[in-house]
Amino acid sequence: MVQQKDELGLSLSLSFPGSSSQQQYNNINNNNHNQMAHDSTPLELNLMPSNTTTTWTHPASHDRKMEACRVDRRSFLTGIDVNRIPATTVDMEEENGVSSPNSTISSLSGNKRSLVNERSELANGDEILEFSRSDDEDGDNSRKKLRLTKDQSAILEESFKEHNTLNPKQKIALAKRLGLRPRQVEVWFQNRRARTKLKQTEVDCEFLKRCCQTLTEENRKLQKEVQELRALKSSPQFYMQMSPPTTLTMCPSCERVAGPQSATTEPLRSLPMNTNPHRLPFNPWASPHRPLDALHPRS
DNA sequence: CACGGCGACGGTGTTACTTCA
DNA sequence: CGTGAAGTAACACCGTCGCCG
Repeated sequence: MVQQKDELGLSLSLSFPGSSSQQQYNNINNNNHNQMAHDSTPLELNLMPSNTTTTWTHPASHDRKMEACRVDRRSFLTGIDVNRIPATTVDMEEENGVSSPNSTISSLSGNKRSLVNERSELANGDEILEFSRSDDEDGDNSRKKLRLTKDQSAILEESFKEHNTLNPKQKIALAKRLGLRPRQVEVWFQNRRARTKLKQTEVDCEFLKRCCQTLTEENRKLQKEVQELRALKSSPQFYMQMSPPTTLTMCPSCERVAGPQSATTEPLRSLPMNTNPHRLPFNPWASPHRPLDALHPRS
């Protein structure tokens, strides 16, 4: 469901051994409570197509079934302090198993869409209930800054570790436990996901930088080696006296490079060339199993 | 005063469902 | 009655605002 902008369908994946490359924020929405890549398990990038993500059983259908019921109940929602949890309304939501950012209940200062809905729907009740940003907020500042307590943050973190998205019931239960509005819990989770992702991106970036450096260094060494070998080859007396040859060879079976500097291949030197399978110069086109043959069937 | 952290919001995309011609 | 288009609701993510330590 979540089609975010990882968007070309792929994101890079660089996993260290032992890490689960599938366990990332691209599949955070699974209802089986996949745990997000935490800060303690860095350097994971996902290669999974991002559009394959699924959310927990989409509550939308269930929500909508409850919608009619909820609309009627909205006539009760007057005079609610935005920064104080309306216990009765939470109970109502809990009863329905419903919460949404756009509902009147969970988003008193919600977005435009919800505001439009609220205005139109609330007018259907016994009394006209109009919410607007200036109406439902008690005055001075449009954005009251509420600092969560340490306990609240700890509980939220704990919950986030368990599952980084919440279904409506979980959200309401958590909100009730924390004494917050469901919308606040929801926003906290949204922000937490965003920050986790940002942090992960930074870690990934750092890792890629290091990879790049390593590869550059490796490349430099190989270039140097090639230069040396070329120089050696162009020098006739060295070339003729070479025994064994100093060119790199690769065993076609194990694909290990046998080079003169390689400690792992050092014992091979003592073997006569014709009896040492590792001395065979690797020629993929001479292989009896040329993989590309299958692509070019002979007529 | 500047700055970073973070709660909150608006915009937008996607999906599922409903309504209607 | 079946079907496709349009409308609606819910949710997620992203970028940003702005309060506060």
